[in-house]
Amino acid sequence: MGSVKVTLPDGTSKDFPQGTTAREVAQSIGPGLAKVALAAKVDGNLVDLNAPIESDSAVQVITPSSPEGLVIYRHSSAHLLAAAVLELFPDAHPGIGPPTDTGFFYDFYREKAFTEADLARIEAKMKELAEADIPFERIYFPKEEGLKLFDQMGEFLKCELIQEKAEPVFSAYRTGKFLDFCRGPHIPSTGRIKAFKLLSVAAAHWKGDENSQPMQRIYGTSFFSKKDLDDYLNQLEEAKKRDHRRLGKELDLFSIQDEAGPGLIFWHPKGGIIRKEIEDWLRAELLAHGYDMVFTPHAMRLHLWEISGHANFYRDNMFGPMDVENDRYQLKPMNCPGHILIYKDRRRSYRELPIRMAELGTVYRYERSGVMHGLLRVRGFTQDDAHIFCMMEQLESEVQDCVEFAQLVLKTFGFDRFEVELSARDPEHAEHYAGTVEEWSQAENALMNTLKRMNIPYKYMPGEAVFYGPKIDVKLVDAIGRPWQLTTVQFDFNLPRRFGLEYTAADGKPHTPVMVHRALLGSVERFFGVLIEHYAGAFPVWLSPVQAVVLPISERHTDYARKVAEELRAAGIRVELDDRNEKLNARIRDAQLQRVPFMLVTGDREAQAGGVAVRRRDTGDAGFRPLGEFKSYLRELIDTRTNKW
RNA sequence: GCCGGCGUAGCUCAGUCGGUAGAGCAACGGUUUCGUAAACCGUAGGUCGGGGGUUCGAUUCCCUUCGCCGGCUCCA
Repeated sequence: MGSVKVTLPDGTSKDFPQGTTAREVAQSIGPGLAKVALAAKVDGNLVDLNAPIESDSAVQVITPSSPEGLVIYRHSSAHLLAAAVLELFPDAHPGIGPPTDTGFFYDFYREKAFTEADLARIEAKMKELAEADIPFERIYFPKEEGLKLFDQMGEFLKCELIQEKAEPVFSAYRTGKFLDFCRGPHIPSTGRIKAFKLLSVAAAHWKGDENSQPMQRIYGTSFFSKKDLDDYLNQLEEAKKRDHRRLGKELDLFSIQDEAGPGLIFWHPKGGIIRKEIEDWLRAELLAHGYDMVFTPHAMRLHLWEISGHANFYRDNMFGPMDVENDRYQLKPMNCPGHILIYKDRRRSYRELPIRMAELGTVYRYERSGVMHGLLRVRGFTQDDAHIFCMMEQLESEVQDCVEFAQLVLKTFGFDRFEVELSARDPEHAEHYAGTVEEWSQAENALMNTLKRMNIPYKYMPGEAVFYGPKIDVKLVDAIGRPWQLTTVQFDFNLPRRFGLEYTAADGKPHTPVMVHRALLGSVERFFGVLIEHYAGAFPVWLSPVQAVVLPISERHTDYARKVAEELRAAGIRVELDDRNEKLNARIRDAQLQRVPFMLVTGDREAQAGGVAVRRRDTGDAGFRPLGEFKSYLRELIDTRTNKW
C-alpha cells in the first residue's frame, strides 16, 4: 500500500496512506474542521468527503464558509425534499432537482397537483428525515445495470436522463429509500441540514421544453443557520412590501385596466408627473450628449418590416397587421426602421457621422398571455431608444459614451451597483450570424476594449449574442440587492445592409455605416417599476408627485397655510394643502403613507414667526424653519436631484 | 401558450354544505377645531368577473370565457 502526498490550500503538504479520505485529511488538520466539513475539492474537482484519494493531489476541505459549500448543501437539501416526497407520495416521479441562486427545487411528475397543505406535510417529513440523520450514500452502477434498476423502480424520467447523460459507469446517491441518478457531491448526511423551508409549488416543463411533460416544481431554500434563513425570509417579505404593483395602487401611480386589455399601462397623474420628470431629465441629457430627438409613426406599412426582416423572424412577437385601404400596416415593435428611414431620406456625408437619433418610442409587442407582469413585462411600452450611425473607427468612443451615459443614469436614480455582461457570438457557429468573422471580431474587440479601458469588470458570455451583432448589457442592482437588466448597447451588422444605408466617405465613394441600438432605461415602464421597488415608493424629492403637504392645525390656521402653499407653489414646488376636517395625526398618517417627503405643520407659533414646523417622512419632526429658508432648501434638493438628504 | 391557484362594495377581506350577502377602511352628511402615524355619530354603496347549463330556485354545483396571482418559456 503506497502513500499519497496531499497538498493543502496553505501550501503545506503531508503524506497519507493511499485511499485515505478527505474526511481523514480534515481530521488530521483538526477535529473542528472535520466536524464542519461538507465535501472536498481534490485537484479542483468537488467530491464527497469520504471519496478515497488515490494519487498525489491538492486537497481543499469545503466548509459552510466556502463558496461551493452552500451550493452543495442546497443540492443535498433538494435530495432531502425528494426523499420526503417519495415517502409521502409514492405516485410521484422525480425529475431533476438542482440548487439555485436562492435555494433549490425538485421537479416531479404526478397526476394530482401538490397543494399548499401538501407542502407543510412534506416539510414536516423532511424535518423527520433530517433528524434521522440518514447518510448520502454514493453508489456506482454500470449503465445497463443501473438503467434496469431505475426501470424496475418505475422511474421513467430518471431512465431518460441516464440514457442521455450517463457515463458507462455512473454514480447515484441513496438517501434512505430515495435513489437518485446524480453526479454529486453531497454532504455527509441529512442531519447536517438545519434550516430549510419549502416556499411554493409551481409548474415547469420536463427539461424546459414546453411541449414536453408538465411537471410540478417544489421550490425551497436552505441555509446553514436559522438566522440566515430568517434573514432571507425577511428579505422576501421586504420584496413583497416593495412590489410595484401593490405600491402602484396604494400611491395611485398607474393601473392596468381589464377593459383595455392586459399589458397596457395607464399612467395616473401621480405616476405621470414622475414620468415627466424622468423624461425631462433624460431629454436634457440626450441633447447634452449630442443626440438628435426624433419622432416616428406608431404604425407603418408592413412592407417596411419585411425589409427589416422583423415580419419574418420577429413575427411571433408582433401584433397582427391591420388592413388599411389596399395595404397592410404594422404596429411597430421596434423603432429602428423609422430611424433608418430618416437617415435614408437624403445622402449622408462622413462628416455628419456619428448621427445619434433618439426617440422615446412607444412600441407594441405581442407577449403570450401568461407572461405579463405589472410594469415589468407589458405589451405596450416606451423605449428610450436611440440609434447611432457611425463609422467602424468611431465605434469605441460611441460605445464608451453609451456606457458612461448608463452610469450617469445609475447615479441619478440612486443605484450604486451594477453588473455588466458582454454577449459575443458562438465561435463554433459562424453561420448563425449576420456579418463576417472579421467584422465580428472587430466589433467584439471594440466593446471589450471599451470596457477594459473604462476599468469596468464584465462577464464574457460567448454564444449569447443576437444574430445581428454583439452587445453589452448593464444590470443595475437595487436597494435590496436584486439585479435588473435595463441598459443594452447592441451592435448591428444587419439592418444597415438590409436597408442599403450609405454615407459618402472622404474618398468620394459610398460606404455602409455601422449601427448601434441602445436603450439606457430600457423602457420607461419597466424602469418606473424598478424605481418604485428600489425606492419602496419613497421617491427622492425631485421625483415625488407631492413634494410637501401643508397641514394647518385647526381651521383658524387655514389662511396662513394657504399662503404657505401658494408661496411654495410659486417657486415651482409640488405642494398640497390638506385642510380636511381630520385630526393632525390622521393627516400626518395619510401623508406618511403617501410617502410625501415633507409635512409642514402650521399653527399659531408658525404663523406668528412666519415659518413652518417641518416633519420629514423618514426621521419625523425636524423643528421650525423660516418659510423663505425652507423654500430655498427644498428648491435646492429638487434642482440637484438629491437622492439622500 | 402551458400547469396550479384565485375573481364577493372604490380598497382589504369574511360568508353562503343551493333559499339573491356582511366587516373594516375609503366616500357622503353631521358633530368636533385638534401640535407630529387613524376623533365620534349617521347615510349610502353589490345583476357575488362575463356567458351558458343543471335546478322550483345558482353568488354557491357543472361547462365556457375574460382577467389576476405563482411558476415554466421568453424578453425592454
